[in-house]
Amino acid sequence: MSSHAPIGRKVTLNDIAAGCDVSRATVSLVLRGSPLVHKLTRARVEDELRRQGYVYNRAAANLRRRSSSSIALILNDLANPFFAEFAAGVDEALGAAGFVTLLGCTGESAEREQAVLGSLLEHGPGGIILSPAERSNAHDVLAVVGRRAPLLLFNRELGGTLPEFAHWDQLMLDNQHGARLATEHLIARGHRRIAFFGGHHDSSSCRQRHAGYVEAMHTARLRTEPDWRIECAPTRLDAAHRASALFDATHTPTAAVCYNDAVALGLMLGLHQRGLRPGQDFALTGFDDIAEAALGMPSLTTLSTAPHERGRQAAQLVMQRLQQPQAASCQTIAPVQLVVRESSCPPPTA
Amino acid sequence: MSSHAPIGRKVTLNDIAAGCDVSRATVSLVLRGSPLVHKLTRARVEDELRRQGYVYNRAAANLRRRSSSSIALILNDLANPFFAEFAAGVDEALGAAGFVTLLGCTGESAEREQAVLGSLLEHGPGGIILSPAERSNAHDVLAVVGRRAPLLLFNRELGGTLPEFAHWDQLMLDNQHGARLATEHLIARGHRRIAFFGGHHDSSSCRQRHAGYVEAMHTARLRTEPDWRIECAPTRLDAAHRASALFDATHTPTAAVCYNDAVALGLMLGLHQRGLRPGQDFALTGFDDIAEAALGMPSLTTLSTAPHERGRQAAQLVMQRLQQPQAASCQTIAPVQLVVRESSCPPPTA
DNA sequence: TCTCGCTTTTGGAACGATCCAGAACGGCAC
DNA sequence: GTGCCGTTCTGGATCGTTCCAAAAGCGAGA
Repeated sequence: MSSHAPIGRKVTLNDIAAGCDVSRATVSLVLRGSPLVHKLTRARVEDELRRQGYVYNRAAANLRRRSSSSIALILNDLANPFFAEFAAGVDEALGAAGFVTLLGCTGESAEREQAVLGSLLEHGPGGIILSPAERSNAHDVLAVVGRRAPLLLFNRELGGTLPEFAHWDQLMLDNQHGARLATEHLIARGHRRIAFFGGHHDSSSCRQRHAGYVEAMHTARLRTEPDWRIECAPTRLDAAHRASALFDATHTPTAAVCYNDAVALGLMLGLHQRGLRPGQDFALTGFDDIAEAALGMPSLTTLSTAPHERGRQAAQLVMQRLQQPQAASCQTIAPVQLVVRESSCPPPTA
Repeated sequence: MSSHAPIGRKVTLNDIAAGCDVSRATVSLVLRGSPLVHKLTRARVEDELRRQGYVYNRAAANLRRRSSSSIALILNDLANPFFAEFAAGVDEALGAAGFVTLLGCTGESAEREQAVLGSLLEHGPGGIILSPAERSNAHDVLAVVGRRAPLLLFNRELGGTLPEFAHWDQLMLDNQHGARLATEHLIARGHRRIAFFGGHHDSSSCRQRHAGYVEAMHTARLRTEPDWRIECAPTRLDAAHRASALFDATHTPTAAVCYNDAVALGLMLGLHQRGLRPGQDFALTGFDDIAEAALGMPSLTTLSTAPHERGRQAAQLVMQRLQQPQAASCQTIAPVQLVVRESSCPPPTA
């Protein structure tokens, strides 16, 4: 009753050819819409394809054509909405172009990244979109990827630059500029003691955002205390735990530029638990503009990165590279935009 | 300088065989760890594999073996953290077992679902995990999938049951029981006028949750007004917009059982905008226990579904089916657990 | 009828792996 | 030397497609 019938032998080109009395080659031409086949023949073949329920075997075709119809997407953290939306954008654009997305998650582990890269490469992707794990480095990635597929680096740079590095395309966010904008905004609001909260110094994007913060502070002739640089994992949970570190400083800050939205939302919670009202007693900004940012209480001032759109862009860049393997490698820096909301209040004393 | 060198011809079994003077067949045996090859031969071959930087071509192997090493994962909405975490769980378990995840997003469109299914099938996945779009129906899915791969239905049932339906495995959440628990909890807190907020009646999971709510209300001999059933898309944004509908009712409710966490968080925002404090002036519950639920202000009482774990489970179920294609189809209902937090306060008048 | 040129069709060799039947080898007993 | 056995290795066919060179079909003009 509920047992599965045996999966019947797959229908192949030969079956179709036999079914309507033409050669395998002709059926193949029909499938690919060649103008060489006669109208009537085409119609007969197409009927037969439908009748037998034929499904194209792309793997076999790719083998013969030495082509590929898939792109590997390797992410450090799918649970982060920023990457989830990015992935949705990648898949949308790839799917529209007839490519299929091979997914791989690394969970911020460089070892898993190696394993995942190796495994996905065996499936012969035409290209790779890689958002590297925090400790990932160029040498190891090069060792496993080599010249087997073009690579697009997203969001973070890799540690340990190599000569071959120039062969990889890059799609980065304008981290330094964005953090600078956020910091300038807080300064304009009247803050003088501003912390930089969250992220690890291992990550290039974090270093860049920190640099933007420092740049803005120095330009405004404001000091930056070592106490005002608080590291934590780029997750809500860890940020909430580390919130208290802000108030261990000798000069306690009145505002914080956060590494990203996840960290900022976590910090809000941490402040809340200390009896402080974010957006009233303490100002903060995020980075990424994930969906929750607009809906938080208070809503979060942040830098919009349009992750879905970045995903589509990444897909475009990889497909472009497939068409022109010899073109010079490109380094794209996506602009970010300051979105002012409630969390970036003036300091309470002002 | 920064131009790409031509991607060299791929290293194949033949190259390795020639390189260490054995036959192609022997190299193949080495790759698969066969005990038939002599220890010394094995060592020589393995050296050569490393020396030439060989990468296994799984597509070619699968073609000959008529096997598959991939599973298709088709989701209605990756931007929802519930599904993103589910996807991470699926990928984790599949990756550990040597499978690769073929990703496809449908964006709640049944047409896209058809297209995505068709496209992914051409890559010959060994199985399919499908979280259907809202309007998806069994007939259309059967027409494109047929017997070409075993299918696991996740989270939602399909409209329009068919005789062949029994061939598909299912992994569902215990929606009715969960919603009942949430409703009973609110009743125990002292609420009498409770609404059911969000979701569409098209979705089987929504109907089940609503049924659980009705069950609890009737068991407690409480009335349910038609005004207290407010539909909206299962997203934060739409829920926020529809919040006011709660107060159009003749008897305004003091609490709401929400379709899921996204809706509940959106409703919180909507309440906030009306000057009501969720968790103080109005009680609500969610469903899913996504990461934000614990961190909200107030934190959200909800039903824990452990999406990451559900993902791993889904992967296990599909792989199990691959090993035993003939076994009876299984319908798994994953338990859910009530997590009481701040949002489910007693009614203000109590 | 024969040849030319154009359209349409075709057989067989790839692609890179696996499978299978049997070969080569060495040792050991007769 | 011969037969037998177990271990180790191998050539060729095969999976489902594409490519290519060449064949077949067909009017028209000589």
